[in-house]
Amino acid sequence: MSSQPALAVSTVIFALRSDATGNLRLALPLVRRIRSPFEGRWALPGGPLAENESISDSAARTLAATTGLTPSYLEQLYAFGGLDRSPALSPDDPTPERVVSIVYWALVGSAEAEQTLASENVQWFFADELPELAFDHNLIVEYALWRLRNKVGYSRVAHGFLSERFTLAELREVYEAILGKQLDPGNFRRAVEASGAVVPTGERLGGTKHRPPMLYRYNSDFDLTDQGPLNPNRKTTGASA
Amino acid sequence: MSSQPALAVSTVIFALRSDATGNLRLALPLVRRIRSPFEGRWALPGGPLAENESISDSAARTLAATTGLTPSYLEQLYAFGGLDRSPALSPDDPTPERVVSIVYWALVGSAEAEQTLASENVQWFFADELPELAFDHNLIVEYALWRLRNKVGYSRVAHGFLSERFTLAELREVYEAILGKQLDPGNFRRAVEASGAVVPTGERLGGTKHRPPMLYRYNSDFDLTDQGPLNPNRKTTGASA
DNA sequence: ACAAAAGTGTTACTAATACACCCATGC
DNA sequence: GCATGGGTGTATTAGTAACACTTTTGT
Repeated sequence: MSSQPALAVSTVIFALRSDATGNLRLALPLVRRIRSPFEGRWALPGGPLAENESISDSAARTLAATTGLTPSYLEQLYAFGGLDRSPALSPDDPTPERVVSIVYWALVGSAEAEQTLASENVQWFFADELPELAFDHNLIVEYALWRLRNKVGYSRVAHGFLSERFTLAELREVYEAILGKQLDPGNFRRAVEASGAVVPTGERLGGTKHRPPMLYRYNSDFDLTDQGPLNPNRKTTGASA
Repeated sequence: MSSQPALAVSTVIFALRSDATGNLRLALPLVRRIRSPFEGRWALPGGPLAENESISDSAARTLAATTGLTPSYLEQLYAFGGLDRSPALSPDDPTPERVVSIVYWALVGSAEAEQTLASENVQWFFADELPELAFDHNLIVEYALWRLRNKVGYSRVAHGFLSERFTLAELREVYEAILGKQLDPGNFRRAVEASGAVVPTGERLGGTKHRPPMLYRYNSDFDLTDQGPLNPNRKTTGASA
């Protein structure tokens, strides 16, 4: 048996959190490394793949251990396996340990995420204000952000940040936070309604100082994800004729 | 050191090959398994990740070993790591060996692919006429096909099947083979030209029994791929405003 | 001249966008 | 009443698709 690289699973966990000015912004929890290499640096939560769990289970377990939350969305991002991902441990031991990381990305509800406690070794950062991370983790987060933004074809992924019932304005705010730009309320409403991804509950949300908005819920018999090669709910987009 | 799953790299290799009626169709090479489990069944080419190679190098090496060719496109597909991917080896040994497979997909030029020899244990199959494969490889191929078809946003990937200079009719044939439907020649020409992905060489292709078509080449200062989290040539698509 | 594919033009239709305006509630 | 966001209507624009037509070669 030849010596194979170690196998680890890490997760980029996204939530929306309000900043000081009350704006919703993308944020993610990071853990502080307590050993070499990169001791003291912030890094993505993760760990070795256990013997009796699937890769996605491992990602979910890491997520729960870090935040105490259950993901509302979880998808594989990429497997990183370059030879130069880890530096030598010390001048005495110039051979770095080879690690192949299978990275997932996840969404957790904003309501839940607001309540998670920061500890000395776990802390939330806004996605556009990250420090310099350990290993190639800055690159990984950047790629995860790109995937998240791309995957926001109306109403598949965004509801992962919301609770079961939500207004279209809340949904739009999620899109705006993810895409980093304003969306037209009227056009947004029509696009979402036309997609059929969302169904009106009878109820309206009261307590606002304006016309009470309708509450919607996600249409569950809609394919909510293509989380990789799972269910055959995929649709080929096709080119022009 | 806990016992970790073995790490393997497999590759779905696509080429275009003419069938009996002269039509171009998607095809891929498979290798026959010579040991349990699934002895005798066809499977994706691959093997264990070697100590001193990156994952993509391993995929390219497998590809060369199987077909003798160099890929014109190579991209990571997915990491498969479920617990139930491999059946028990025998009733005496009911514990299946756990394997995590990192799968790549690749394109090779059609001209080169036509010349590769079939041997008893390596054979090309048309993508829509696959036998029942070993492990979960049917699922994997299906997913790779879906990715290929999706990735055909005009002129990024299709030229991987062509030689350096090609006519727009040849390029269109590639699209038609990938998508499995006819495309309008006029609209196709306009779309490709507008994308800027292709530039006319001065030359025309002679020897046809009709008006000689212009030869084009791929525009090299165009981002030809987003092969995962590599170069920052990615573009966010964004939603409506 | 004819066939056959290259290459161009035009029209109809559909989706994207901008923005004006009415509606229902709290104060 | 007024302010505020919810919700609807609509005109303009841009992109897609269908298909007719002209051009250039070989035979």
